[in-house]
Order: sequence, then structure tokens, then C-alpha cells
Amino acid sequence: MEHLLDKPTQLAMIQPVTDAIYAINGKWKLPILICLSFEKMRFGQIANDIPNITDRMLSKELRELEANRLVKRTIFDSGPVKIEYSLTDHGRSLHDVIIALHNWGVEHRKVIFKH
Amino acid sequence: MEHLLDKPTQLAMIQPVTDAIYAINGKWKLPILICLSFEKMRFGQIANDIPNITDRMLSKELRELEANRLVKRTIFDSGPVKIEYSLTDHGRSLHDVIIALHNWGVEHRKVIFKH
DNA sequence: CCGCATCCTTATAGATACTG
DNA sequence: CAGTATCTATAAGGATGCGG
Repeated sequence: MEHLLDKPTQLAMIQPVTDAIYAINGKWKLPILICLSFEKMRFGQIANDIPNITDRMLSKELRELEANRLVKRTIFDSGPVKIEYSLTDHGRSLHDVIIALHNWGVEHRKVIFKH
Repeated sequence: MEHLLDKPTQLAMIQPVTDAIYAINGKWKLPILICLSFEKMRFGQIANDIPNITDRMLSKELRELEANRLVKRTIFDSGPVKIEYSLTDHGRSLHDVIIALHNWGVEHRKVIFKH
């Protein structure tokens, strides 16, 4: 990215990047998405996998992720009602972002903690 | 990422991703980093390139980016004092993250607006 | 022109209790 | 189990003005 792009192109990147950040912002959205990237899960399972998240936050974040079409909520009311959360195709398309964040996060930790 | 990783591996990813998110969180950090990825800049230039940012926020975010070693602040006091901000190597290493966010952001906009 | 300090408002997150 | 309601604490962001 160093001098590969001209200035207008560079500035034009800001909006999509901002859009992306807004869709995954907050403390819990990525953890939730990572959980769901493995398998579809029920509310309580997600809460178990993510330390310290409260029901209120999990509920709130799930609704926002649904509004942004990253997560799908499915109700099975055969017998006892059961609700499952899963990624949409669009949610799965975050894969590259998550990998990039993960790789950078590992390096970042080294930089911050080595001195 | 779909069923390629086992559960413990998946959960272990959460921390580095959270670290990364924290380093670039807030409304303005990515826009600032994108600006600086083109060239080193002075305070006022950055403020001009990023619509609506206030001096207070720019100042605050720059200090946080410096603390996280993403941005370097250089003072030239030859004659009139001049201050330049530039990316560190570590800041430049965010390139892949920014590209991934950008690519996904473009698709996200399509998904959201096509209804 | 560059940037910080103060004050103020809004947004986000947490604790706790409670419901169908 | 899968949440909601209420209330409080903290963080993020904005307006404005000052000083080098």
C-alpha cells in the first residue's frame, strides 16, 4: 500500500472500510462470529464459549448482526421451542477479514509486549 | 474457516482478533491510518483529508496510535517547528487488514442496499 | 497553523432482577 | 432456555476556546 495508490483512490477506500468497521464494531461481534463460524449454535452455547459476555449484550449483538445480515436466527418449534443461530453466506464472507485481523493481532501482541 | 479448525483452535483465535480490534477501534483510527499509508503528513493535512473530524479527536487518536506503535511523530524544530506523522513498520503491516476490510466493506454495502 | 484543555452530551457496556 | 427491563457506570465523541 505504500505509494501504490494515488490519493483519490486512497481516500475512496475510507468509506468501505468505515462501513466494514461499523458492521463488526463493539466488543463482542467478532467473538460471536468466530464462534458461529464453527457451527450453528444456541444462545446458551455461545454464552458459554465467550467468557464474561452478559445475556443482555449477547442478545443485543445478535440482533445487530441479524440486522446486518451476518447471522440468521432459526426457530424450530417442533415440541420444545429451539432457536439456532448460524452464519449467513454474507457472514461467512468475513472469513478473510477475521484471518487478517488474527494474523495481525498475533504480531501486534509481540510488538506491544516485547518492550 | 468452515469446519477447518477445531473448537479450541477457534476459541484461541478470539484473543488476537480482540487485540487487533482494540488497536484500531474508534471512529477515526482506520481513516487516519489510510491517510498516512500514502505519505507522511502534518496535522492539518490529515484534518483536511478526513471530513468532520475535530482537532480534539484527531489529536487524541494520533496519541493512541502512537502509544500502540502504529504511528510515529517526528518533530523538526529547524526554524519554525514542524511536526510530521508517519506510519511505523508495524503500522504499515496493517495493510492486509485494511485491504480485507475494504474488500468486504464493498460487498457489504451491496448486500445492505440491494435489500 | 498546530494542538491541547475544559466542559458537555450521547453511546456503549455492565449488574441485577425478572418473565414466558 | 432464551431472552427482556431497568438502572447505573464508563467510554466515546463533539463544541468551544486558548496558547505557542
